[in-house]
Amino acid sequence: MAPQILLQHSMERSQIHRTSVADQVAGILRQRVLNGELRPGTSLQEIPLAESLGVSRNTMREAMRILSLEGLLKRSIHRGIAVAQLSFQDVQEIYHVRRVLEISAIHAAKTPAPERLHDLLTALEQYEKAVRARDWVSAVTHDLHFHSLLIRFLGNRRLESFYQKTIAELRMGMVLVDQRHDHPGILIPVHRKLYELLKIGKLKECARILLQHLDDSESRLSRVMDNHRAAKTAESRESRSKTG
Amino acid sequence: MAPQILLQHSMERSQIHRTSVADQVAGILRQRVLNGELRPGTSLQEIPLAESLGVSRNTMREAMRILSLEGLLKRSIHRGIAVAQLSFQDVQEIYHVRRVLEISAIHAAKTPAPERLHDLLTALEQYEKAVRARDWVSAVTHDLHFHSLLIRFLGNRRLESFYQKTIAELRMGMVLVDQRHDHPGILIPVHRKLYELLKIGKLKECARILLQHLDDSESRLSRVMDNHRAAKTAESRESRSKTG
DNA sequence: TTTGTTGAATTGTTCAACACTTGACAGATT
DNA sequence: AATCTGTCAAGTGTTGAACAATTCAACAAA
Repeated sequence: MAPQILLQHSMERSQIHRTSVADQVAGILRQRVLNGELRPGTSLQEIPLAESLGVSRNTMREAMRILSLEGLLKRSIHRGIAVAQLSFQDVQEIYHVRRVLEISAIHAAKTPAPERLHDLLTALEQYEKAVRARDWVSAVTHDLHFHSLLIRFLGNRRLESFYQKTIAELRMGMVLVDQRHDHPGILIPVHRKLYELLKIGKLKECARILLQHLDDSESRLSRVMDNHRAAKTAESRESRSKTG
Repeated sequence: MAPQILLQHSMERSQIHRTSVADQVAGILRQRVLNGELRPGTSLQEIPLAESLGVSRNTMREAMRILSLEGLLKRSIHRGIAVAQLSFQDVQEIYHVRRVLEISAIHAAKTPAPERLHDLLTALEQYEKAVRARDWVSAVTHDLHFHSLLIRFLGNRRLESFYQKTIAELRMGMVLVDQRHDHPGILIPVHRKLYELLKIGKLKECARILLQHLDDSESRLSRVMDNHRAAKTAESRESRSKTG
C-alpha cells in the first residue's frame, strides 16, 4: 500500500517537495494529453486511472478538476470526463487569440534585450534542426516555443499564462494530425525572417509577416482537420456497412 | 443534517440541476469575495467553511481549487488558503491586459450590431444613474459591465472569459477601496463619449479616448491603493506602539 | 416502432481516519 | 535575557470505503 509515498520519494529529493500529489498527477496527465498519448475524445474513468497511478480517487478528481479548468479535459456532469476535442470554432478562436497577443508582443519589442534575442535564435535553430530531421513532433514543440518567446516581450505573467494555456489546447489538436503531414520547408524561412526583422527593429514589417504566417498556419490546420474528419466519417461509414 | 439537500433544492427547480455542489459552493464564495464580504488576506479554513455551508470537506476543497485557479484565492501548501491580495504589479498587469483586449475590441467594432449598441447604452445609463445616486458599488459594477460589453465585439469566448476572470481580480481590489472615495462625475462623460464615437464609427478616436481613460483609471486606483497601504501601516504601527 | 422499466456502471458526495507541515510555546542552554 | 531546541496542537494533504444520484443500455410492454 501507500504507493503515493513511492511517488513522493521517487524523485530522489533532488528538490524538496513543494507540490501536492494532485498537482503532480495533473502534470502527468497534462503531458500525456499534449503528447497525444491520450487522444481527443478518449474518456477517462476515475477509478482505473487513480489506481494506475497509485493515488486515491479524490486526488485524481482534484487533478482532473485542474485540467478541466485548463480546457484540456471536458467534464459533463454524471457523464464522465473526456479529453477535449477541438472544433473548427475552437481553432478560429485560438488563432484569433494568437494574433492579438503575438502582434501586441511584437510591438512591445521596441528595444529587445540581447538575452531574449539569443533565446529566440536558439529556439529557431532547434526548430530548423527538427524540420531537417523530419521530426514533426519536435518541430511543433520548437515552433510553439519560438512563439512563446515572442510573448515574453509583453512582460506580463497573466498574458503569458493565458497564452500558454491557449496554445496547449492548440497543440493537443496538432499532435493528432501533424504526425507526417505536409509541412514542407516552406515554413522555415518565415521564422528566420521574423527573427531578423525583430533584431533590426522593423516591427511593422515583422508584424505583417507574422500575421500572414498565422493565417497560413490556421488555414493549413483547418484543411488538415477537415481531411482528418472526412477520413474518419468515411471509415465509420465503412465499418457500419460491414456490421450492418 | 443534510443541509446540502436544502441547498440543492432551494432553487425551486426553476431549472433542473445541472451543476455540481462544488460548483455552487465556488459560486457562493466567488460572490462573497467579489462583494468584499471576504476581504483580501482573509484566511479560509476548510472545515469551518465546509460546515457553515453544509458540505463536506472534499467538496469545499474542490470549490477552493476552482477559485484558486481563477486567481481569487491564493493557496500555499500546508499553510492554508487566503483571499488573494492585489499587488501594484498585479494592477499594472491587469490594466495592461485591459488595454490590449479592449483596444482590440474597439477595432473589431467596424459595423456594430444595433443590438450590441443598445446593450451598451443600457449599461451606460445604469452606470450614470448609479453615479448620480452616489452608489459607488453599483457604479463599479456597471462601469465594468460596460467594458465587458466592449469585449463582446471580439466574438471570442476564450478572450471573453479571460477578460472576465481578469477584471474579477481587479474588482476584488476595487471594492476594498472604492467604498466612498473620490470618483467625481468626471468619469461620466468619458463612457458616453466612447459610446458616441463607437456609434458613428470613429474607431481610432474612440481607441485614443479609451486608452487615456484606462491610464487614468489605473493611476487613480494605484494612488488610492497607496493611500490605503499607508493608512494601514500607520494603523499597525500605532497598535504596535500601544501593545509594546 | 415507440414507450416505459429495470439494473448495472459511473460519477457526485460524504465521512472518518491517518500522514505530514507548520507555527507557537515551554523548557533548556549559553 | 536571548537563543536554541523539542514538543505539541492545529490545519492541510491524502486515503479508503461507503452511499446517493444519474446515466445508459438492455429489455419488456404497448
